[in-house]
Amino acid sequence: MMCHFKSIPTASGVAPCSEVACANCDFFDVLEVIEGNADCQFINPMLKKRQKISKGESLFRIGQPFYAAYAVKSGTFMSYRLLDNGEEQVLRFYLPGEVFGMDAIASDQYEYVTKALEPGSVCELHFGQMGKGSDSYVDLQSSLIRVMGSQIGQVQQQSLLASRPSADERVAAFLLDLSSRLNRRQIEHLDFRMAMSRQQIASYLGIAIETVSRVLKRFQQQGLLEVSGKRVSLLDVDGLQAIAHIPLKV
Amino acid sequence: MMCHFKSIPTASGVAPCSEVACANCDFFDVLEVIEGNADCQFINPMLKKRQKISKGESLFRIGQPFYAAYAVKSGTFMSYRLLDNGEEQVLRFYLPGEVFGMDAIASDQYEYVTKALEPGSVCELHFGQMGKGSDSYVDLQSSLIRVMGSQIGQVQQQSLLASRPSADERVAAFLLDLSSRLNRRQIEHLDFRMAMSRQQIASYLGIAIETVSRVLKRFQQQGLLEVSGKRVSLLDVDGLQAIAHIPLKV
DNA sequence: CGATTGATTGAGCTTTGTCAAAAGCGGTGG
DNA sequence: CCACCGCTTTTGACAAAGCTCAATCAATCG
Repeated sequence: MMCHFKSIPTASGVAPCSEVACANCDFFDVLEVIEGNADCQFINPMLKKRQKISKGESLFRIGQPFYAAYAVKSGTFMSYRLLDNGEEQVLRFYLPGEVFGMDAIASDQYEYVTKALEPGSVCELHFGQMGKGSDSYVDLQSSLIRVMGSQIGQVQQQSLLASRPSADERVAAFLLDLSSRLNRRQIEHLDFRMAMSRQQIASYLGIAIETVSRVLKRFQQQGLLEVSGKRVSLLDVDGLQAIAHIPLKV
Repeated sequence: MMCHFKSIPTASGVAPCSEVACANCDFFDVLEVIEGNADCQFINPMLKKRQKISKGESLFRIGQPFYAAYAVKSGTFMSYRLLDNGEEQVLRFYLPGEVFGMDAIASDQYEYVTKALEPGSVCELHFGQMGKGSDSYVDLQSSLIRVMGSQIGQVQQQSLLASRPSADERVAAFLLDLSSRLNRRQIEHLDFRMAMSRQQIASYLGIAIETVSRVLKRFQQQGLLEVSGKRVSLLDVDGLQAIAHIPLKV
């Protein structure tokens, strides 16, 4: 399962927001059912592909009735909730190939805001237009069930990060988690750009923003990684794993 | 939102592990589809109801092929993973009415051990025997999709706990979360027994076991609650909410 | 090119973790 | 029924980690 990805020249840097191939997206099985085959060209009214989203734009508001789930095609997204003091508490980050909005199926309305941290695009899976009569409806549902099962696993995996006791463990686990998720989508995963701000990382991990800075700096001094602004290069994955105590399937 | 609870004499205490009514279980919609109506008597081979589980027993092992999901009927369960040093890192607790094992659908094998913290019982929803031909198969799938959507929301909600920065916030949020989940199932939620040990709470929240003790004691001194061993009475829910910064839908 | 925002760095202080000991609790067997 | 043992929980003292505040530095954007 090594990464056989031939990267864009690293000097100039990886593209600001890499795009995931349909075959590596969590919606791929759904796509196949809809299209009846495995290529990415036919566009069904139920699946609106590659909608451009500008930075800061949100896909839906809290309380809005559920009508679609989304897969990230490119860019990074973040779900959050507003605290009384106006602070945005980060819930999750979504990378290319990952799906959000599914939790609104049960309550029939969106529970959290999800916004783009950088310019990007999404594919919208529209639930209202699913023809119950159609032959493939059962297959469609089956594939949705699998997508949702995978969702549950992903959220659980992520919730492990914040429950680690020390800041070192959290930051290391956070970086490895990002890396592992990029790798799963065949995107360069050892040298990448973190679209989220230090503030957002801090909120997500439940530590102070200054601690994020300090830990990253210390990791760099220890030769575990190189960091410059939002750009990170992981140099010693084993070393980071030893700190994180979380064996991520890279 | 003051405590309007007329308690059962606290001396003898609430029953050690309350049982949830079928109508308040996350599997209720599934049950209705299977039975074709809303009463709890008919037993379908697909749904094995009320299997007794003894303390410490686990329902499946890691890597075992997926074949069923479970709803807690009574008792408390816990999923965890083993760290290199033998420590059990707690992932989630499951209370009556809650479902686990669904995440194994995507990977076709169980990813985490789930064991009983006290004597209890579960209802097993067997996936292999779902008759694809049957008329109600589409309805069954639809209800499963809703269950899974709800699952995603629940995991997300819980992952909020551990990402809070201070121990006070985590413990307060933890207690309110338990209370809110019991309340949702129509189980006494202001005076209840926590089946998990301090060690397990500490692991779940990512803090030291001694800190759990100290915070609980301080909360008691502040009149927020009364705690005696595994038994808790929440006296000032508003006060706890102010500390937790998490508005739980009680 | 300033102005504004975000990130880093430093110093002091609070919180929390660690270690060790005491107390409580539950079960066992005399 | 009581005494004992092992385990969990609590408590205390100390050290370490992380938070807060404040200042500096960097980057972004009119």
